[in-house]
Amino acid sequence: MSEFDYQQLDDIIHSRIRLAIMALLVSVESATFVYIREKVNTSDGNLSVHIRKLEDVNYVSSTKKFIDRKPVTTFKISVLGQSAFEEYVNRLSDLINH
Amino acid sequence: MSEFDYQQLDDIIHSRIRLAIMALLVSVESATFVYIREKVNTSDGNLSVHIRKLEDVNYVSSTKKFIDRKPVTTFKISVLGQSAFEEYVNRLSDLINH
DNA sequence: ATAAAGTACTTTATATATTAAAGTACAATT
DNA sequence: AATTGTACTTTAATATATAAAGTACTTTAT
Repeated sequence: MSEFDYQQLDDIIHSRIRLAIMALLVSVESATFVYIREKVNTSDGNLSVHIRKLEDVNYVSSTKKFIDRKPVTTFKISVLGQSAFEEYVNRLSDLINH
Repeated sequence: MSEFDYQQLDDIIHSRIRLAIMALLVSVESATFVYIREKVNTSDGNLSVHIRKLEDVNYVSSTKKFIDRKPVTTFKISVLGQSAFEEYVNRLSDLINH
């Protein structure tokens, strides 16, 4: 197994936007859709599509409720997501520092 | 400018395969097509397409010659490529370690 | 009360990128 | 001379990312 094998990097995480979402989510208890959208500086559509992918593989979970009569979706990284992120960072580090 | 802004990451470099190519090339004086193909564990077609993109933006240069009557293409990271890579790594580090 | 503007998303369409397959131009081997 | 192999490049298929449009409201202004 070569030290420069790009396939070692989890390609669900390795997308600029999803990487930013994951980096944000590992650093907080939970975050709302709007908060994430602002922090990663993207559009509603992009965030919706990409965070869905993270949910599909169970790296992230969501809960929906109403606050002040308005819909609020809150996201949280899962245990699986945390370890996938750690593994990703380790592989990235291997690649860059060879 | 938010600390989780994914657009800070150079998207020419941020592709698993191109990142691996760049990481390899910053660590050597130069490398042949075949050597890179083996180290990053990819197909000829993939390597050809992706390294061309790195050449197109002048992150990498190539020289072609014949060795033992066979074509050999050698690649080398440019000064621009080196600084783009460093900048990429710094932004990545900002994102991950926030 | 109604219309216009705003919020919090989701869905769909379009553009772009990645990967796989096929092709070119040889050299070496059988 | 035909087959196999090497070193790529090009084209085509597939997947991904982004932008645009849509839904279901709520709030504010008229």
